Amino acid sequence: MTSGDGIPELRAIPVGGGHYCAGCPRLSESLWSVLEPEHFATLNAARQTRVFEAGQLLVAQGQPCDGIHCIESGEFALRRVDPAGNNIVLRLGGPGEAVGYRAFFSGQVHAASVEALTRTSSCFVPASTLRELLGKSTRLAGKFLTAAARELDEADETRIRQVFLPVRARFAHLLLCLRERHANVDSDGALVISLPLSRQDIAASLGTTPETVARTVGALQHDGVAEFRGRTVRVNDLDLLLDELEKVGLG
Amino acid sequence: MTSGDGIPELRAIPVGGGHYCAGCPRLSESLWSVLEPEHFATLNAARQTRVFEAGQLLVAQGQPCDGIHCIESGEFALRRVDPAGNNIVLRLGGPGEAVGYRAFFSGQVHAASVEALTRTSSCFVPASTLRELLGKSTRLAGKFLTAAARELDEADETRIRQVFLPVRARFAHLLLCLRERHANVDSDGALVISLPLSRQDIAASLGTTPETVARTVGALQHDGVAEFRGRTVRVNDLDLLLDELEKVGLG
DNA sequence: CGGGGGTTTGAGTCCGTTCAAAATACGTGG
DNA sequence: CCACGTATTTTGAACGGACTCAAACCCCCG
Repeated sequence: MTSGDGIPELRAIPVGGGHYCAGCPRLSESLWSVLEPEHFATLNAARQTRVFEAGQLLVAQGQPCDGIHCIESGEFALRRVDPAGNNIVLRLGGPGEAVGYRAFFSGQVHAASVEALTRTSSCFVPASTLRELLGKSTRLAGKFLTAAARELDEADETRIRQVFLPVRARFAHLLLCLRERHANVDSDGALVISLPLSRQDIAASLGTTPETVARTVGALQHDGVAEFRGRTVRVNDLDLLLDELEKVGLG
Repeated sequence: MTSGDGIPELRAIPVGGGHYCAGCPRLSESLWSVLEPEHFATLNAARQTRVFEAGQLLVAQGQPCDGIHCIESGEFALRRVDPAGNNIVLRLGGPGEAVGYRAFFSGQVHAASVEALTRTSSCFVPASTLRELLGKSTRLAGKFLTAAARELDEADETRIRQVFLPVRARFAHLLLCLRERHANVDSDGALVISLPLSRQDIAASLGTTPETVARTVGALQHDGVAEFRGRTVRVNDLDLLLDELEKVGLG
């Protein structure tokens, strides 16, 4: 499971304005939805849109926190590499989510990297601005608290799956999660998921090795649950995928 | 790993006043340390001290959140039981920590139980009071955010240990954690840890089975790392215990 | 003294890992 | 656009850690 793959370089591409939080397409679902109109001036003056290509880091593990990102579009992976070179993907995320806020609040360096899996556009808010806004709006703090609490619940659930479910079921669960944002429907009406992850990253997400992922892919295919071609997965019968989880005791 | 052990009943023992947050022995390290003097009146009017015997629940999984607890003394385990009856201890904690706040912020029922491992005394603050205080003090919200961020980091690290370390190393890590609050020194100068956990709970903490714990205890003993007698562990040479972690690639 | 839960021990099995090699995909320069 | 070199993925074989199931043991308590 030790994989000494290179860390993609940190490189931000700032993009000129014309994009304001108060008019953000995702504003109503975002953290900032609770801000008073007068605070938007502060936010808009400091925020900037950044675009990252697949593989680039929005946040680099080990670096101090200089601000947070809200994902406007694109997918990301929260990845952590330990001193021994072990590589694990802690979670995946997408549009509407905030990242990098953990280090902001804990006062420590980033414990994990946030890596763009696809071309990703984010709204970056500097730490000083965030601090200012948090001092003025208790409701904004509440938003972050809700997000943190949910993330904590998610983390625990992932750990439980890690402990109690075999790789095959964890893989099925991952596919079902990815279905939400990466599924299309075939001309035949079959579900088609295009994975935003390499096999290595799938392994790192499941807490296993690429070899085991390959074998699991083979087994799932052999059992008619899904067909894999590169990063494309065809699921003919969703129930079969769901069965993989029920079979091992998860509704 | 499925263990259908009974859930200890939820029973609180309210204890009469005489104990005020502003004079709490742990105030300076607590969440409430940032409150303005005028807010303590609100807090003191609503808070209550509760005492739980070992095995009782401060918080019951599946119940809505009616407030939070700050631990004044005693040890607790955050335990979660899934539909299949699997039982896992997500984390251990002690004095100074707040519990039950996750459900408060996420707005969902408690995802896990908080169980007293020893006689535990807590300061209970009703949800309505907490809500009121949070609306008035942005610094209080900041305290919770810091706590949540730290807990999130901890959760990730635990998951990493789960994935990359064998049971033996995870056990060594647990002993080193328990050392902080449960260690004494022998008449011979040896480190003695009295475990606040049954073997079953050790297993649930490590994400393994009681059988494997028993075997690991035997192995550790055989290799001269520690001597076990019931819930008492004697560690002659701390370095040997630390080696168990370095051996597998964790500093 | 006789349950009864918790703990330990034993034997066998399986899932997932490791290590090694082959096959495939991929990006790059000619 | 094709050929080449590299990285990723797949396959194979063997090993090993941890699990399961079962029985014995032990300790605490009634």
